[in-house]
Amino acid sequence: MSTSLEDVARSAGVSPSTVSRALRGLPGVNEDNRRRIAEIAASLGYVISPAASRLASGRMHTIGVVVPYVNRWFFGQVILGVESVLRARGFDLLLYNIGDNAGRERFFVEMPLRRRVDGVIVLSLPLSKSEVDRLTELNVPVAVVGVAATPFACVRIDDVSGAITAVRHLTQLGHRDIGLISSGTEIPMNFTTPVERRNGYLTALNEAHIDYDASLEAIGGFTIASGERAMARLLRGVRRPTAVFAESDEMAFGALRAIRRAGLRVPVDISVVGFDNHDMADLLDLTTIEQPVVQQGETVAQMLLDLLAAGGEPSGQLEVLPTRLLVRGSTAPRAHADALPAHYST
Amino acid sequence: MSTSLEDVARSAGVSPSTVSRALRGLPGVNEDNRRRIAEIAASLGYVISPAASRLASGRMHTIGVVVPYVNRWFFGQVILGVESVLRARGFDLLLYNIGDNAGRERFFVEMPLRRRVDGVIVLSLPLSKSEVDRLTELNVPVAVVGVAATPFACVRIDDVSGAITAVRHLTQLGHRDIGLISSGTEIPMNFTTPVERRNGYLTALNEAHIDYDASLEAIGGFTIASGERAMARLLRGVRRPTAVFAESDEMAFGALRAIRRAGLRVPVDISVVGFDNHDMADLLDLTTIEQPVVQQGETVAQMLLDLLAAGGEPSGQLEVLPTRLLVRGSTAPRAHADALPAHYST
DNA sequence: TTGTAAGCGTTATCAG
DNA sequence: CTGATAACGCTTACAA
Repeated sequence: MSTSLEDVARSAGVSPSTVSRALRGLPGVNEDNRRRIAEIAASLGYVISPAASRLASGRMHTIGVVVPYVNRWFFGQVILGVESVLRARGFDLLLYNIGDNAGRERFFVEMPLRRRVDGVIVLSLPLSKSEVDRLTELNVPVAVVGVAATPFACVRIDDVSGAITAVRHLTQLGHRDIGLISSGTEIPMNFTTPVERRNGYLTALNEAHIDYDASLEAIGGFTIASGERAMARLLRGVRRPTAVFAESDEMAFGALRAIRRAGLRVPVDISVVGFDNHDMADLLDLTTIEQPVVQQGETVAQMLLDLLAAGGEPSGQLEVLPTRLLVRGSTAPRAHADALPAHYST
Repeated sequence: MSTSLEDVARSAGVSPSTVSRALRGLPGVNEDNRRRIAEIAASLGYVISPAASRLASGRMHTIGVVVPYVNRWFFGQVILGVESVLRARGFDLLLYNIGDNAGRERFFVEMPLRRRVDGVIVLSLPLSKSEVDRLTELNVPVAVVGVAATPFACVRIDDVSGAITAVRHLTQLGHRDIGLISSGTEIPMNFTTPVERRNGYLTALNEAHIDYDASLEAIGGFTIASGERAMARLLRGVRRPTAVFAESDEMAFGALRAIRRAGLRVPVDISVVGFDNHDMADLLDLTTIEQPVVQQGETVAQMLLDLLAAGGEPSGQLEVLPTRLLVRGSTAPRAHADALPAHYST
């Protein structure tokens, strides 16, 4: 088999405990000895056995990362941030993809993280009371991204103010018929993001003394396709908006297409604002609210590790990261009606 | 602390080994006993200690997944596939994001997977000889996605024939000035994907008796921005292509934008074909070569697990998944010159 | 079919 | 500063 602590100890003429201390950088080891031991360990190609170390110490040096969909842009970005911090601090990253509701239920029933992680990071999963309980039962610190109202440490953005900024941008351009592509029942309850972005929309309307008109709201589901359908619905409505705020860039992308398919032009006929600053937003020239996604991953990992170092007190710590308006070509001052376009292609 | 095997054994009035066997479904356990033990274990809330199990058995029940960039579309998809298979079979997924060359070097020097995984999956990392050696030294089965010429099990697509199909589509539409947005030096050597897609381009040209013209090739780096720059270069060139094949959808997206910015229209003035069928390809109405990405993840995980079950013989097994042409709105028959567009917007 | 006992390779406590 | 020694909680011959 491979070389063990004991092999190194024998080779160095010291006891295993000294080697253990030396290699882990614990205090109380003669510096010369430490160097020598390190050298011998290296020359012997010694690698610690994580399993043994974990069993003996009770620390797993592993963080579980629970995500709804690894394959969506937002989560990929966050994971990138999380991974870099974890790796730098020598922690392993155990990935759990939840997927649909069935997968989610299975996850919370089986709780596969039990006894294998020192901490958990949950991404954008609106947690029910019982899910919070299940996580709490793990008896390890938990930190979440983008989920409010849990007892856990949390990093997020201010969705309300982001949405206000987005819609205010439209009102300042003179728009008064402002559609909303929101995300309703398709998304599980307790996910505050859509609620807050919608509240921001309402607040900004109110600010500009514009009455809310339910016929200007269409519900999507945070996907391109649903955004397209929602926009199509708005275009068929009695009152056609001159501007639209989509609660996510992906829905905005769909909206852009629906608008184009209807033979209308952006921003001449309709202005569109998204939210997120998705990788593709720049390409599609979409005005949007930028949020720091990778950084949210870094921050949440940092918070969790700090919590761990501090002994893992429950801590409902909250860190709110800034957003900012990115004006691109999809928004323009409100045009005075008329002048319909002739041709519009990709 | 938490309840252990021994607690369960005591409670059931049997020995720890019987409990172990019963819970793991090993043969040679009285079925009544097994049921009873399972019940007691459940009622006691017993959860196995992975650390102890791993230490004792030497099996980690964990697969390391090494990826260049978790946050890119392709990798997110593959990971999704890998995760589902691993999870279903009860394996843990340890994620390693490599990132740039510095990260890559660090990874192969430190080899953080040593002693903690039963197998490794490597995604689209062109492996140098010494990197192959490092992985081999791990003494666990390795399987790769999209990397040819390694001793490892491999799942991939036929990039050559995919590219031939793409370019043939253009020649059949009557195009003869066909640009290539390839990916050259920015990508590390030994990554066969770009080479093979380029070969497919050359083959299809040859088939149609079209001479290769270096001035019609522009080099990008698999990103949107690089694709845009490459296309801009082609448009400035002496011989303007009437069609372009981009080696990836992301570069094609950039190309679409460059074309639009130049005041030209797709497909009227220039046809564009991509490769991958990226999530956004549909939105952008891009004709492309579809490849089964999630399925490559599922397949590679399956292969690795099978290998593991079979005892982990080296196996240079190869599985090639099919691609297919998806014709959308970005390609059209070659127009007879003239007729330049006036206005073109988002 | 079941039990006994020897590891697995560390960490941690306690003396020295 | 260093060394015994007892856990840690399971797996796995081997015996019964």
